[in-house]
Amino acid sequence: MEDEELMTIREMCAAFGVTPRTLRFYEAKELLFPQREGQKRLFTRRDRGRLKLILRGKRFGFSLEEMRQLLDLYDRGDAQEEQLKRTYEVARERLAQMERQRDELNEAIEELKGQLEWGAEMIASFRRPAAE
Amino acid sequence: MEDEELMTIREMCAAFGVTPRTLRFYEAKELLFPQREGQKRLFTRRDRGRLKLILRGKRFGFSLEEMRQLLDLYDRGDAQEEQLKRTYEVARERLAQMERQRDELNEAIEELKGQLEWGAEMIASFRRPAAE
DNA sequence: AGGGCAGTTGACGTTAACGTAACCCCGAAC
DNA sequence: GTTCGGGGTTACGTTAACGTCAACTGCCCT
Repeated sequence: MEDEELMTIREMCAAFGVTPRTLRFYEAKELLFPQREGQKRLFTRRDRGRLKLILRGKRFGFSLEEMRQLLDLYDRGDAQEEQLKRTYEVARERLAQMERQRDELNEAIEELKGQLEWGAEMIASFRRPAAE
Repeated sequence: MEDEELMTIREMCAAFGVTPRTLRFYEAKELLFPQREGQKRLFTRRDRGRLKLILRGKRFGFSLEEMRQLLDLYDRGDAQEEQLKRTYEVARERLAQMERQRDELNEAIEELKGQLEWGAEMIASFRRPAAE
C-alpha cells in the first residue's frame, strides 16, 4: 500500500505512448485522477490501470465517454454482479455494432472491387481499339 | 440537349433522400453546380449524375473533398486515359485502406470476443461459490 | 542572476458534414 | 389583406479528441 510507484507525466507518456496533453485531457474528462504534489500530477497504479483499459477501449471503438461510464461501473460497484452484467451487455452491444460495421465495410469493398474491374475494362478499352 | 429535366431542390431531396441543406452545402463545396432561375436553384441532369456518384462515394468512405477531386478529373479530362488511370489508382488506394480498416476491425472484434468470454466466466463465478 | 527544463493553466484552433435558427422574398390561396 | 408554402442567405452551433500556443511557476545548476 506504500510503494504506489507514482509516475510523472513524462513517464506515463513514455510508458503508454501518449502526449501530456492527452493525459491532462483525460483528467479533465474525469477518466484519470492523478494525485498532486504541489502543482505536479503524480499518476498512481490505479491511473495506469484505467489508462490501459481506456486505450484498449479506444481500439474497440468505444468513445471516451463510454469508457468513463464503464470505468465508473468497475469502480463504484465493488464488482457487484449487476454491474458486471451491465458492463458485459454494453460490450456485447458494441461488439454487435462492430460486426455490423465490418459487414457494411465488406459490402462496400465488394462493390468497389466491382467498380474497379469495370474501370479496368474501360482503361483497357482505351489501349486497344476495343475490337477483338 | 433541350429537355434537361430540371429539378427543384425539393424534387432532388425526394429523389435522393437528402436535405436541402445538404444540396446547398454541396454547391458551396463546388460539388454541384445547379443553374439559377432568379434566385432558385435548378438541378440539371449533370448534377444528378454527380450527386449519385457522390453518395456512392460516401458509402465507400470517400470524403467530399476526395469526391470533388475525382469528379473534377472526370469532367476536365474528356475521359483521357491518364485521368482514368489516376481515378483508378485513387480508388485502389481507398480499397486497400478499407481492407486494412476491416482487418483491424476484425482483430478488435476477436479481441473483444475474448474479453467477453472472460467476463462471462467472471459473472458465472459470482453466481456459484466458484468451487467445483 | 541567469539558463534551462519540466510542469501547469487557460483558451482558442482543428476537421467533417452538415443542423439549426433568424430573417427576407415572392407568388398563390383564402 | 394576409397568411402559407417554398424558396433564399448569413452565420453560428455541434461533436470528438486532442493540438497548439502563451504566459507562468518552480527548481536545479553554475
